Amino acid sequence: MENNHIEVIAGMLKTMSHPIRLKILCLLQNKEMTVGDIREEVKTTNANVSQHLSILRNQKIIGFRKEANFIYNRIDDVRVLELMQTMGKLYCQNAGE
Amino acid sequence: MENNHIEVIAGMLKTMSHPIRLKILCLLQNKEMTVGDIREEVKTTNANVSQHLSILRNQKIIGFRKEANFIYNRIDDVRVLELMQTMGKLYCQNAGE
DNA sequence: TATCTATTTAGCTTTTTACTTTAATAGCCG
DNA sequence: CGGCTATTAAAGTAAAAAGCTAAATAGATA
Repeated sequence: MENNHIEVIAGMLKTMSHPIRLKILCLLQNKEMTVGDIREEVKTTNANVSQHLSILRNQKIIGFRKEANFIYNRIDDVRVLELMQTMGKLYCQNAGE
Repeated sequence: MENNHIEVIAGMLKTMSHPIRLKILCLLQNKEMTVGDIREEVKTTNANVSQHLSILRNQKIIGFRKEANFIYNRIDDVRVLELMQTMGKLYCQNAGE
């Protein structure tokens, strides 16, 4: 792992390392969701969700699709998707804990 | 992924998401190293390396072994080790980028 | 014991981050 | 058009983290 890789990966990890953002990524693993949908699950304000979504968007982790006056968010970065799966396996399905 | 998992994983990601700490974890993937060894590679001060090592230790990601007046650090958390490998594969060896 | 090296601790300053509130934008539908 | 909804943007405050410096500890060796 070279130095510029380190920087890139550290940036991505930092973006993912906030509980709300991580939960959003979890929710988006299987489906698209609007800000309102996400707010329901995460139990915070629309503004807060929107802020976190735009941080995820800046990192190119998620993308969106507009329809009427809803915006449907989805995970765009396949590597992040794979990483989420690995973490799920390591932290949620194994014996220890 | 349930909520307490989210918190645990987010904490771990946050710990890993600092460039110096990520680099330290990289270096420790294959071998043990002392603070001095690490300082050479990371190009900072001993105090700074030591600070980051203790953050990694608090998260139980790394452990150490004392010998004479050197402390040899190593990765203790197997899950983190596996995560590092996955990230290496996704971000360093594949085509896109 | 005195001194060197490796390591840790503590205090301090600066920067970053999170969250809230409030206001603005933009598309739908009566 | 006018009001409704969903969403975003901006600004402010409070809390956390980063990195530096200097000092303290602890073991090894002369």
